[in-house]
Amino acid sequence: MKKPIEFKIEKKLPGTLGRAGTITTPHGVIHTPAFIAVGTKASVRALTTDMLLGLGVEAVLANTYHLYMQPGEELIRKMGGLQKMMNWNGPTFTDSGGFQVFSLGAGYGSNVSKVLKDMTAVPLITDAKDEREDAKPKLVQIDYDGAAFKSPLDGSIHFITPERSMEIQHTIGADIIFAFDECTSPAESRSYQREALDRTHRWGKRSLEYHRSKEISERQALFGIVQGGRYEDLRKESAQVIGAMDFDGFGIGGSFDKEDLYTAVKWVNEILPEDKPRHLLGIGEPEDMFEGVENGCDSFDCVAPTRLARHGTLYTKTGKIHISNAQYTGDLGPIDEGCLCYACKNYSRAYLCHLHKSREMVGPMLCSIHNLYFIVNLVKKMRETIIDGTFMDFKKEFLSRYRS
RNA sequence: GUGCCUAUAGUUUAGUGGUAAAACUUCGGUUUGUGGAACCGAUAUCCAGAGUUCGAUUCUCUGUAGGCACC
Repeated sequence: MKKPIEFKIEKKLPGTLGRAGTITTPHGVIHTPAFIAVGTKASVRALTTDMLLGLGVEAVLANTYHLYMQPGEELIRKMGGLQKMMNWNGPTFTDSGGFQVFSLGAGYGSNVSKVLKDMTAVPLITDAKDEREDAKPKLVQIDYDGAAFKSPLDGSIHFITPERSMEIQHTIGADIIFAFDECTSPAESRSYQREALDRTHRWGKRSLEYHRSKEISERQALFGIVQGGRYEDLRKESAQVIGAMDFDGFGIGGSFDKEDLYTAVKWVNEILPEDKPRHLLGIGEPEDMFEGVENGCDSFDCVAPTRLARHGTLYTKTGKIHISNAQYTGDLGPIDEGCLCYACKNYSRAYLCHLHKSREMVGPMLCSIHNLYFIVNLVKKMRETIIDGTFMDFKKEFLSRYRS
């Protein structure tokens, strides 16, 4: 059977799980480690695909749940699928909707998202059930077969099973698609993690079987997703179970406590087959990606660079800045000294501060260009330094400045 | 010139005989497989003077400023 993607390791990072390589897809090559831009609704917010190319973005990740809800499968088919409709000719990914089982379910209306800063968060499901008075009504109900989503657009109920997620992802047509899974909060009890993990494994198997039964699996790669919360045994078991299935690659999922993120990734990547690519789902802060790369992750996606940009927070080599802060109102320097992005080469902090305050539309655009350029090129540099053997020096130097 | 109305945060407005509220602005912060160009917090104020009253931002008078109407 013809393989949809080919993964090659070019160079390993000695003494670690890290590696640099390439993923060849039907729509082009991804040089790994790579940062994949998030374009949830078939659009990287505020940016055109020409801008993405100009930044050095190699691949885009869209979302099954969002595209299914709007504009829906029929229109996507009519517009010719993801690549065609968004005019992006490079590689694409779609997330399965599994994250929305969490973000619109247990996590909905809470302050728990991808990475927790401390463990003060309460369990969202196990102990309190739906009795918390401050809880917003959930938009998701989970059962054995799948998850029922209530559309925020019109209140209609949609039942997504692993098979449905595959079907929708086949219609969307990304090069790399993900198995349907359940992301959990790290604050959830062990028994709930156990239960959710079994579900993720069952759903993974069903996703794979359904996908393999279709001819399209020769053109679209399917990645299985590892879960297990913060428990070492569950994480390892998940890596074993999912790693043994015939997926084309793997995603590492979950909502993490900051402390657990790196260890969890290491536990998992020590077990997953070395010859297949591994994507760390939803992670994208610089410190986290250094650890992810060192611990064997090949790609990342994250809303942070674009979301932060829209809200006026910008990455610089010496840490993040808030462009709307008073100190930048008359600052004629670029966002980040020495940065070669379009925004830094042509505009001042003072101008971007003005755009942000006056809510001009090019503000989010220029800020998104900068942040994405910063993150994409940071990961690109990690790749280059793995290849030329200076990764550890680069990491040390970058982080000491970034944290200063 | 006469009459009437108005005066509360930087702005636009609530409100009360026991020293005041909101929105926006301003100033900070948060944001990790995008529900949310979103959210959280902070600063800051009763036009001036006199009177009534235990107590006036509130009631009365005068002044000042603005608006409206009439001459």
